[in-house]
Amino acid sequence: MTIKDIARLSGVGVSTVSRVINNTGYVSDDVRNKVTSIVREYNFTPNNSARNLKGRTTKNIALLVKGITNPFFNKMIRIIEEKCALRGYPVFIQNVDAQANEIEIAIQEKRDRNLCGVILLGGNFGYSEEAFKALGIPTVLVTVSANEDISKDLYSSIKIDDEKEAYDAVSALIALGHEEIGFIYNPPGDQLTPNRLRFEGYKRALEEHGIAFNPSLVASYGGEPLHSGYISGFRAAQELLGRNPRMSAVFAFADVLALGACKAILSSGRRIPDDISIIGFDGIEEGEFFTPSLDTVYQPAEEMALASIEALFDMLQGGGTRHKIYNGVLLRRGSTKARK
Amino acid sequence: MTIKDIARLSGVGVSTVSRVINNTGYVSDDVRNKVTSIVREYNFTPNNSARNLKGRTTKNIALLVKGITNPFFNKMIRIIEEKCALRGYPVFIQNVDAQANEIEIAIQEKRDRNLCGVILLGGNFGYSEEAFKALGIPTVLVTVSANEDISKDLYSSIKIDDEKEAYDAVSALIALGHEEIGFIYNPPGDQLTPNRLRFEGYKRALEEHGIAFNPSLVASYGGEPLHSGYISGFRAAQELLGRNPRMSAVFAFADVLALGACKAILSSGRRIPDDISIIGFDGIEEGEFFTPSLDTVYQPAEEMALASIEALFDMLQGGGTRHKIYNGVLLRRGSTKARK
DNA sequence: TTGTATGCGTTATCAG
DNA sequence: CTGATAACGCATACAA
Repeated sequence: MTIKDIARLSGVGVSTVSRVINNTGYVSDDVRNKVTSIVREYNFTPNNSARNLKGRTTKNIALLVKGITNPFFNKMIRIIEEKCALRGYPVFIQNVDAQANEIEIAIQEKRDRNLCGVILLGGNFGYSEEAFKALGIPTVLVTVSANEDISKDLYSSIKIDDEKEAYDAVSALIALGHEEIGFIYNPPGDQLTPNRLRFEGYKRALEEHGIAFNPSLVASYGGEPLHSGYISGFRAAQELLGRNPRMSAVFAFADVLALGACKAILSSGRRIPDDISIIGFDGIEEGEFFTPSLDTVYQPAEEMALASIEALFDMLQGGGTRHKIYNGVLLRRGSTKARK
Repeated sequence: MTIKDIARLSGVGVSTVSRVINNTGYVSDDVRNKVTSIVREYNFTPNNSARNLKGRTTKNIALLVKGITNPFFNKMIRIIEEKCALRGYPVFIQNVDAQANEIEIAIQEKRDRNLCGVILLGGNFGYSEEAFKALGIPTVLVTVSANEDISKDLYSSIKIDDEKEAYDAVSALIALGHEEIGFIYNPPGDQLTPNRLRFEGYKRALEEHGIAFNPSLVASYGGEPLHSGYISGFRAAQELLGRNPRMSAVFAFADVLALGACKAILSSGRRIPDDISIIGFDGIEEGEFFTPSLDTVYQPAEEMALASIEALFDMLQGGGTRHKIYNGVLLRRGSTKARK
């Protein structure tokens, strides 16, 4: 079924059908009704490939999520989708996996779907000016940003200060008297990620409080690709516990890791927070429902999601870029305690 | 940048460029090298809209997920993506929201991306023959199926028997002496979903064991659209507890609801399983890490994901459809107990 | 081995 | 108001 068939069936020209479908230009009511009924009868929908080929402007927004199964992105995805839909902009949510280059995918998607804008959820700090220029449509980075040497006019960004928040969290543990503080994180890649920044914050906190950095207190686990954060955290915590009998606190790069770690700690017969204090990062909903509820560096996900939409629509209307850094909140819910 | 520009820049014809890019037909090494270097220099990628318009066959698979933020789908998504990629088939993961018609989205995607196959994760049992025929490419339904009156040759399906599994779970609670058994589920829509089938199973179990169905023991909570299952379960459980002081057990349609319910139960001062027994459904990873670990009807998600891929590739190679019904496993992990 | 010409389904331009 | 017709970027049949 093509527009040509519809034209033949309705006894009009193709351009008339096009006009009816797109509600553009003058069409007599008679003709309009006839065409509309044929379109409905045959359940015709225009071929987007052909449409996009013509380069018409759309209201299509792509939401590219680096690891769509990450629970932290959960609520943000829902909010972004809902709010964009409300404004009449369909959003194409798509996963981009760990190794993939999200900007390249965005460029591809822009062509495939004739996007008007892109929101990147997660990723790294390594985007280049050329990449943004090649993309060439309003782009919002969420939870990450680009390096300082990249022009701020090329993109908007919404994030927290990962290094500082991690620093604060670890400092809080130190203030409770902890010194042997484990760190659980994802296996480091070659890119600058929030992962790495939080690690920097961990190290700076130790350093500034006169505690020597001890590599055996750091663990990551990502051997098997299909592993979730829960199991990775579980395994990493087991390693840490085995290697460091005097460890009294753990800071995890993400809540899912922390929750997995909790299970390992509890399974080993230790208590939380009496024997081991633990702080996670992100503030995912699950952390509240676990027992004990998890202390965590809460990222204001709802606000960040809303801000990213605002930023995008601003840019869409010709406004400038914006770069907002939110404050995290250290939620104390019962998984930390002063050292015995 | 188009194939024409590349042709001009390399001093060859467009078809030669096309041949180089697609590795098809004979091209001299000289020319190939020249074209390749130009392509790389200008970072050229072919326009997929144009490609698809030509109707060439692809290896594109769409994975349409009904509610991509549902944790139960988490592992299945990861597996399907990984295994397809391994076989050289890129998979486009896309969310389809509650109200949307997944088959129509699939049809649209098929055209936009020239899909060779589709996997539908979640959804309902209401697909029509016409829909499958209009889609016209190998289609696998996971966790749902189509009505009995639809030809089984039009699609493959991988699922469990929701009604039976729910029946078994509730029967297990009854065997433990429970009679006032609450049921927590999602607000019912107008479609036949696993949700509804599990409700049927709940009712049948009561009936066959001589327990009268009591509507006040049923609760759903879905008022605010952005709510996650956790909070919905939490609120629903609060309602149930308020209305039914003698309720001694709860069966939840999904683990996320069950985990939210657990929090409500524990917060009210009741103990699990001593005061209230609870069974969830799905067997998501989180349930294992909560305290207490959640009893649940485990769906063999990995096997089902693998089976769906097998089914799809079979169909892709001209094989027939297959319809597999897996058995759930009632995992007993400590959230149920005989009634006091 | 390579280039030219055609058509995929739409939209836009233009002449009726 | 309406209908030809020319693009859009690419792949392919065909000619060279």
